[in-house]
Amino acid sequence: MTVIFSKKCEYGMQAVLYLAAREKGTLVSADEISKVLKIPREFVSKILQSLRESGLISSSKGKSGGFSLAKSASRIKLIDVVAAIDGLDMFDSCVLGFQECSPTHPCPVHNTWGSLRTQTYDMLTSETIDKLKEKTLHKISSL
Amino acid sequence: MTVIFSKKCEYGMQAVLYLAAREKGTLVSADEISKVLKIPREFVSKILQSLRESGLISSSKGKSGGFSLAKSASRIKLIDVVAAIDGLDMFDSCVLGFQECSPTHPCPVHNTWGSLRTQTYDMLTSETIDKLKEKTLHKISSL
DNA sequence: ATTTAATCAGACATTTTTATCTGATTTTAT
DNA sequence: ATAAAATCAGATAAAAATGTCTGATTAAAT
Repeated sequence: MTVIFSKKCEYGMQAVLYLAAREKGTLVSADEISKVLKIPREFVSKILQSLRESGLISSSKGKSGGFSLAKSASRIKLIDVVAAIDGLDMFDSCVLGFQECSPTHPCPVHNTWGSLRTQTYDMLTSETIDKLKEKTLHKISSL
Repeated sequence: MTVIFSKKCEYGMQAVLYLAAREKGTLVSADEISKVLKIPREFVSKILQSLRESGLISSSKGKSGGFSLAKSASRIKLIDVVAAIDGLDMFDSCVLGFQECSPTHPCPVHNTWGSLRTQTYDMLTSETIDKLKEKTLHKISSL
């Protein structure tokens, strides 16, 4: 199967966007996120825990507890989620899997892929979560 | 882990490029491919078998048998290998993992990713294996 | 003919990813 | 105080990807 990001990472990005789409300061439960985004409850729960450990989101325990962004949505980017979950290795590796792929020993698509990789990186860094979330609201409102 | 193509697919592309780099008509053993490309022997053997079933390469059994391209390198593209091994799903799926991601219900990076996906597709279709192999020769000669 | 070196087929094993379970702890609301 | 609803931690399970093994078959070389 061909994939860009792991399921964990996809779900993590969706969850962070969802948290941003909710009022600032509001606590959102793993259960709600699970239902809205259709992610297995215990699985998204684990992902949220790891994002908390990474410092991207924060949580409070107990009844009416839940999760919220750890900082302003204007200071979080998708790349932060990718870095926290999948890591940034893909932005430094050969698309054909050659181990020594470098400017002096490039693979046949080295330059093309280099450009695409950079553009992908830009996609994840150019806009912050608060801008991106606007474009996600229609998905969320259709609960 | 973040990945574009599966290991199978990466190895498959490398193997096809290697076959193209060898003289036309020459039979290359799985053992040689394994050693040169540093891919586990039995694993690459399976990949070669599946590429044969897909019709991209052909094989002959018995002593001094081996593999060769099933047709001219000028008629094979990397996308053919991807299609045979990983399939083309990635060129029709949401990078954030949203199930219903469409022009009418786009994810926040829908258009950007759409463009990148197209460019990636182009990278795999614009040149044939015989052109690409030239750029791989330096890797192979350093055995 | 026999040996040798290769593919082939299918089962098996390991590792990683994805997902679930169990129970403990925390906090709010009654 | 007690019940309810949430996170948390760690073990477990299931599925998919990656890798290995065994033996059969084939065909060239001796």
